[in-house]
Amino acid sequence: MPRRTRLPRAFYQRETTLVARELLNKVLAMPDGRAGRIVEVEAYCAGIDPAAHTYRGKTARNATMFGEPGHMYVYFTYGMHWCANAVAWEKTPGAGVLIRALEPIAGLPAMHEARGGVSERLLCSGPARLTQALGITGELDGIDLVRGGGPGIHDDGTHPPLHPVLTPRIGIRVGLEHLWRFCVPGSLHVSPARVKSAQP
DNA sequence: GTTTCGATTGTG
DNA sequence: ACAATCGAAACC
Repeated sequence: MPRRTRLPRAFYQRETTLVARELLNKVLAMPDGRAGRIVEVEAYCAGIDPAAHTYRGKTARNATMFGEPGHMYVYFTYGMHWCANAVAWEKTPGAGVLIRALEPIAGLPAMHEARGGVSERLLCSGPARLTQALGITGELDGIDLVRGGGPGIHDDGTHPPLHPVLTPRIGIRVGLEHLWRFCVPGSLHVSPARVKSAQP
């Protein structure tokens, strides 16, 4: 079993897009053993980024993003889905990294049970799919990913890709000029692209 | 107080 | 292409 090092707080106290890139190929692990390798992320930055939940300032919902780097911001959307972020900012609070897809690596039976009869390719390939597979809900909003004993992000010795795939972020209508979505090249577990509907 | 809409997903 | 589904954000 490879040695796994939980990422230190200082890791998250850096410029958000750098943290995003370096989270690729790290391992998101739950205390019950469910774990996956991070293969797709998006950076949401403070102040300048109209797509970020924090763009208009602190609210009850997004308060975690203004808190300690290295904590987990979990939000509810579309009336049914949870999505998970790692809070990551250096100077300006209110920024973080949305975890968009994992390659499942441990606890697959529990993941399949949580997700129903889906293929392994779709098990954790999407921001709400992976939270469902790992059992992440709003109860975990604000938890410390650095402290041991709970969910955490680990380094198992697999380096981030030297040349990650850069694209605009998914599912937003503003801030498309930024290439702040980062993927592991060639990963089969990146969230599947949706066919863009033709213009009338 | 009321309306709009979303950092999505599954199905048709 | 579209419905599901509900709370936060946006707008009066």
